[in-house]
Amino acid sequence: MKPVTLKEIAEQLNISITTVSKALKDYPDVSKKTRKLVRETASMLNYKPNSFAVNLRTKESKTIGLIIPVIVHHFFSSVIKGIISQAEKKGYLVIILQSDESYDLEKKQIDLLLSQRVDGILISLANETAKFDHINEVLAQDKPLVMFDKIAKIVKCSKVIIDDRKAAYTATKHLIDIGCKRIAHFRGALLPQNSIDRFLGYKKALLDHNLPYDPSLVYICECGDMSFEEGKTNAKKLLKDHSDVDGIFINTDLVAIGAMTEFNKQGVKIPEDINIVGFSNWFMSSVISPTLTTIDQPGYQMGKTAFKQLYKEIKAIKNKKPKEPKIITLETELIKRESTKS
Amino acid sequence: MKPVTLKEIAEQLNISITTVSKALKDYPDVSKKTRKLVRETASMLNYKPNSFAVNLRTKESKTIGLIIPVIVHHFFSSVIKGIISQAEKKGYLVIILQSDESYDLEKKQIDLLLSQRVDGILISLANETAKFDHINEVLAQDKPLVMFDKIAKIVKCSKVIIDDRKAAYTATKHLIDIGCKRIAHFRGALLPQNSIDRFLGYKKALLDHNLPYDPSLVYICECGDMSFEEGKTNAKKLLKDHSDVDGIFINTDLVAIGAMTEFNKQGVKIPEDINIVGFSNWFMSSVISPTLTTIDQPGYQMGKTAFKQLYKEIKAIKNKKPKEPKIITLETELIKRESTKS
DNA sequence: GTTACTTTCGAAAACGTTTTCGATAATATA
DNA sequence: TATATTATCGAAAACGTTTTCGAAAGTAAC
Repeated sequence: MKPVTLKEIAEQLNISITTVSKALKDYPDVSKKTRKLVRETASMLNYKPNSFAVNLRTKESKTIGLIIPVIVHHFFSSVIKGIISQAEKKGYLVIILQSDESYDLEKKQIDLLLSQRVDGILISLANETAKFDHINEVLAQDKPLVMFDKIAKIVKCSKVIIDDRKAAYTATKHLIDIGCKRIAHFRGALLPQNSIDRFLGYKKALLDHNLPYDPSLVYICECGDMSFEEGKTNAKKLLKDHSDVDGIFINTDLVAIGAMTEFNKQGVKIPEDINIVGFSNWFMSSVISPTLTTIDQPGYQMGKTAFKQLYKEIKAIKNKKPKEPKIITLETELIKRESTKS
Repeated sequence: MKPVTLKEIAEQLNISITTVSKALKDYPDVSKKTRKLVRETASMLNYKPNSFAVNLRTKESKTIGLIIPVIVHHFFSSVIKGIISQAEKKGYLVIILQSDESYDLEKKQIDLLLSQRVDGILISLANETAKFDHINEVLAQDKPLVMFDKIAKIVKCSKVIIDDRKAAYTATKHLIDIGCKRIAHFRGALLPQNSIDRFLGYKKALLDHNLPYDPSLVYICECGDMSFEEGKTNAKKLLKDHSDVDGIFINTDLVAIGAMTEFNKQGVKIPEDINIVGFSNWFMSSVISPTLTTIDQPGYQMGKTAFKQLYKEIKAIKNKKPKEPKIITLETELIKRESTKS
């Protein structure tokens, strides 16, 4: 009942373990005849190399780690899918950990992955994360790491992102182009870079087009589990305090849908009374009524790209070449739908 | 720049590797003094045990494999979260693979996990899967495996499921209780056990309450990426062919929401003209208008439970105890909302 | 002072693979 | 026939840990 080893194949054929190992790896210094023989008995005995031993010898595990703030989330689960599918193509397995937006957990998990000796790490930072010692420790060990989506500009490593500022600018400009004069913004939490960038893009679009920037029109929401509710409550507040608003750029589709629900309820017409642009192009956004104008954020592609970059760095390290941090910006697209006037 | 090993700690302190190893594992046969000393220098040198070597020695990797049909899916991503969080508590890491509902891929992935020598496997079967040799191979190797959600009754292994038949019965009975006389069913694909069971529960509820079972009222949808669209098209067909239907039990919330969209569009009132019960309690179901009556399917808890069972079996195997297949049925709950009359 | 027991340590084997290097046998070259 | 070359193999070390078993030293008992 014990797993088959090289030794058993060797004994069966009365040759040495060395030769068996070499035969299975197509070394040129073993004759075609024995190579064939070894192959056959190996598959006959259903031999599977002991990965623990292989790992120990080769010092690599063909495994990478992935730390992600939340899993139950359309965008992030798309990223996961992208990563896994690409990793599988290259023969890598993916260990997934969820930081739950907690810095402490994230730190522990980095530690866990390091002691597990994964070949590389992919990470999207927790909202809470403001110190980066744990990330820098990884980099100091020359272990490949690439960040995606929730990144830190300070850290010198490869990143896969979208141009949040530009995308937000485009979204806001769209509202301006269709004639909105008083544009609000529902932004994300304060720390994450992308939530900051989206805010800055919004602000710049206003100023570039001679519209005043009014801080009281910016509402904050955490964009966590309560996104939908946050959309509703912020919409309620907005209607009470600023009934003159005619457009909103909202950090996330789910928040936007929450807001739209509230507007519907209060009889505020979309897009006649108020225009709405969301962010991320959640699959429900093309499905609700009215359909939601939004920025398409390519999660699956981001996952694929992040893994590809990590793979390059793994190869580079293996060949003792210096890995140079690369920042890859993915294209986003404004998708015009019914929630904004045409 | 090389990682610290036991050897280096030993040399630093002029003691043997053995003693260092024992000290770190609190063996009683090393004096408190040296134990403390070893600990201190270990943490000073930032020693991390080489997991490859540990795995090789102990023959376990503290890693499990998870094969799942789709990742980008609210229910399944909830399960993943449940598994990961529970696994983390017990010091296990989770490798995730996506079968994409393909039998061939699933088979390959089982093979991959076996050759990776994970300590156990969690799996939710692909829709396509109708042969179970790959699963039986795992069981034959005495490797712990537990199925969840999409299971096969034939296979003798532990399973975590809900009572789909009972849940469907409850859902259908609810429609009967509120006075529906002509009840349709949008079922899932033909192979999966849970889609079969839900259909059977629907049928039994009808017959138990003296309503005729009419096969032409049963519509099939794959419940894949196109769920929402399937809901719409099936609703369209239904309205054309059976305008007398006054209730539908729909396999999945997303399909139900698609159907509701179509009904709304055609001016069919919910619940006045037609009552709808969904399945799985997707978070959007409490949020759309009208809110959707549905069966709550506890994904997170299912993930947790599945891991716990797997953990038990891992321990059992380790202690050479026979593992006996256990079938755990989780409770579901009918959640009454606005899409059915009260 | 001898015996028995306890405390503390280390040598060595084992886990299963990969790879270097040298040895032998077979073949080609002169 | 003697020498150089090639083809084929295997011994052995190494990867870093865990664990068994025996040895040495110290303490207690008589």
